[in-house]
Amino acid sequence: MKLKNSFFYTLRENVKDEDSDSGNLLVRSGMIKKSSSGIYMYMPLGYKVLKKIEQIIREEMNATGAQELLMPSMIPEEVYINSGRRAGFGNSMFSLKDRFNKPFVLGPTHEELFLDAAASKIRSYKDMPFNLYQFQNKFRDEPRPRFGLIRVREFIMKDAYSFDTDLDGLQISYDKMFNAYKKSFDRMGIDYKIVTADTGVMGGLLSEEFQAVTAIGEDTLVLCDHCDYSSNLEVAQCLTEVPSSFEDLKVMEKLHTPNVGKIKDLVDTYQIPVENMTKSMIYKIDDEFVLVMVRSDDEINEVKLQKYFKAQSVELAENDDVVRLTNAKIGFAGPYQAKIKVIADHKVEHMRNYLIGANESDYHYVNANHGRDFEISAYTDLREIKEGEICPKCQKGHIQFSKGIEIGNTFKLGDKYTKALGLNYLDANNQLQPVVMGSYGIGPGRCMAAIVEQNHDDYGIIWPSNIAPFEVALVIINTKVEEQVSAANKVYEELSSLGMDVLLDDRDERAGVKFNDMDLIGVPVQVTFGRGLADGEVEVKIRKENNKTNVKLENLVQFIKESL
RNA sequence: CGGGACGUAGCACAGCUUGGUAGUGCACUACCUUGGGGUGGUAGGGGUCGCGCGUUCAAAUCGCGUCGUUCCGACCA
Repeated sequence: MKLKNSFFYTLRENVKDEDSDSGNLLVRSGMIKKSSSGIYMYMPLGYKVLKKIEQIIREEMNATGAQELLMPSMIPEEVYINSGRRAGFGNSMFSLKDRFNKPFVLGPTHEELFLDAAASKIRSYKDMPFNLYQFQNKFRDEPRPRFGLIRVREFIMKDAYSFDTDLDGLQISYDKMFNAYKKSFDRMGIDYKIVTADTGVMGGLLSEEFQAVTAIGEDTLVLCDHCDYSSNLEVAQCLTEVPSSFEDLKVMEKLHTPNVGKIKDLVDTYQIPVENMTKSMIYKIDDEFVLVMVRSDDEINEVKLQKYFKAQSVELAENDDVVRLTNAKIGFAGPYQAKIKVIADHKVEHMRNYLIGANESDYHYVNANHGRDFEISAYTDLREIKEGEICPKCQKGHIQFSKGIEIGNTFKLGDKYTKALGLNYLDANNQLQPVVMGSYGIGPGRCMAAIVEQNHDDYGIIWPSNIAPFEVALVIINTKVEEQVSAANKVYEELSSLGMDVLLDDRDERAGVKFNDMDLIGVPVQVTFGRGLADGEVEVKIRKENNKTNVKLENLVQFIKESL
């Protein structure tokens, strides 16, 4: 592409309403433009990048034998009502009505439609396995879009769905996709981790996430410094350490703690170690109120709570409800004489003589003990793991945290959807069986953002050459010098004929402007046509190494090939 | 959904307290200048001050409402 007379622009000044490096650089380099909160235009340059990312994924999908198709974005609402997911998505689904008042939604994910498509083919076990995928726009009405392309309301997703007769088949299909994902992200040059995760509204048997490691990630990755354990914080299990000996029970005493409802204040004011305190939170789990106890320095993990109760919704009780259920101000809830079910984290089971809220404003009890002073109906793993803890897998290493952007996710769905929607096949014994599904997603836009997060400097983006909008930029220093113009054009024709993606900066701009623009948009190899031409030389700059080499014109093409 | 902030030219912002001709920088146009890391200059073009209602002789400025954006939290594949 020749820049003069092309649609190309960059912004010199910073944009204010981007809260991430990648969002900022992508906007400033003219790759994307915000249209509305969490809704972006892909401008020509950005669209080129997106297409290159898509093509990598497409090639890896096709290599597994998966077949590409395209689903509609607008879907009758009843499709999601029938699968039971309409309520689960709730307000995060965009909905609209047609002229006859029939309700439609904009698809947030497409299990239902793929299942419908698969039903056209599946009659017997001989019809499987197969795998279908698409690149298509998804719509999710996020409460809070942020970080440029990372959390948006309309985005392209590559979603794939596998159909098998049984779990063994699913395992094979899943592994194929899993490997294709690894290859795709490797080819994009992304630094990523694979973690086990919550299955969320997708449900099913297993979820694994591909997380690009960046400082602005929205997910916390739990990693072991000794073994290969890796998990999303939301599902990371905690090891329970059992003390070697137990203290004798002391007599429970009431402690006047006026206006001291917070753990930190209790520590400061009464010098009680955090290890000898519990905290009690009241949760509304579906329609039931439950008192949840953890040691005071632990945090309750709501995903674990939701799983334990197999609940649809888990939320902290409203202040009014807490006051009504405890007859006390916020901050004084406890298990003693509680009127609701009490459950506790494993760690609490091994505590003795600890502090609890008194269910009475401005009072706590010290030296409380379960079994004697009150009953706890169940102990389970409810807390969030912390950095430095012992790894739950190898039980040797220590836990470290890292931040990640979820760029891909694979689910073993099993028969959750096929049972609910009745997609069956006849097996070899002429018995009706539910089809076994997997679903697999990649966000190309998030990949683009993650690559920029991981590859940029003060001057701009540093694209890997297979992702860059252009592999090579040819910069004419002074367009009034015929020698520079003709030499650059000749090289442009030659590289183009070799199938390279070449940019010719033939604008009537100052050299500094062109250099800065090429750095900003991140062209990996930049060739300068300037005064060196008198000696038959041009200057080649490798963006990521930030060095410059003088190269004879006759060696230029070879030099570029070796640099990519 | 709760709390805070902001909305003035394509972008970033000042002006608002104390109401009275709408400004600055970048970008843009023309000419001159310069020509290897965002040249320097001269002259220009571009804004219903988010929208509505109100107060007032007079509203970007004060009040109410509304829409949008954004930050923190809640929620979230």
